[in-house]
Amino acid sequence: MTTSNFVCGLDASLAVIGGKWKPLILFHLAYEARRYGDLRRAIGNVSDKMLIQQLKELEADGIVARHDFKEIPPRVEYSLTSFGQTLAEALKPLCAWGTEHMSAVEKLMSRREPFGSKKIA
Amino acid sequence: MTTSNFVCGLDASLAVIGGKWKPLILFHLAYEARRYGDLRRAIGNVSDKMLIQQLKELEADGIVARHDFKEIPPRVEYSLTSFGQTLAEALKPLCAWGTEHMSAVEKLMSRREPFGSKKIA
DNA sequence: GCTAGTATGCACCTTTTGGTAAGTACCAGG
DNA sequence: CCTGGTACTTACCAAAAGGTGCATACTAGC
Repeated sequence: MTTSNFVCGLDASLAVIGGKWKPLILFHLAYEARRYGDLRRAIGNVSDKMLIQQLKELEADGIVARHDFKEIPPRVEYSLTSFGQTLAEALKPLCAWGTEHMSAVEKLMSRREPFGSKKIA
Repeated sequence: MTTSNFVCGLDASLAVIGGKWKPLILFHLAYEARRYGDLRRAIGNVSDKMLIQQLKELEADGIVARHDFKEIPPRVEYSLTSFGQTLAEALKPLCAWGTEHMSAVEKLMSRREPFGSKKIA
């Protein structure tokens, strides 16, 4: 039903950065502009479809800017917009929190789904 | 299998608050402890299954504490743990960002799915 | 003996999301 | 001419997340 009404700002923020690869994209673009292939290699195990999709959403949301050099072979650079930079700033404490408690969170996540433990026995 | 290894703290944080209702739960528990039914009414359009599920995950993650009064009829209170409070602190700037840009984000989200709000015709 | 209200569990189903594999247009090098 | 590298698209699929509704144990009220 997508009641596009957020009760707290958290919902709005998470709607923007909620994709699987978006935090990583933000993370890598925070330093500098990057070419598409460069970004993909930096992230590592992401497929083209996913990366493009997430980049397009972030672009549509005004977080990242796409600069197409119109060259052959294709050359496209992605960077944070100023709006995206305000988001990156707001994300810093959360990123710090995650870094600080990363090992604890990793343990929790691995316990959440060890292996098929909900099978009919 | 998703290697539970986070490259940046953002991933870890989002793994914890990534549920659909978790931001809301955090939001409501940030002020004070609340009984289950109280919380459900505060959130509004959440189902029992979802709320319980999210609460259990947050509890397993050490973010919220569950206090069962062992009474009949049942009475259970949920509150933030001190760990949960550190998370809430880290979330503040992001929440502020979301609040600040809420109307913009709402527009973006509604454009993402042109169906808007489904009404029973 | 009903129903209501408490907090929660369980089975089933739908929607959303993420992932895989292929194909596009273009040019350089072998 | 075939391969590789660029950036990107598309069709199809699997898995996860979310949602609905009924069931539980217990008491109070009608």
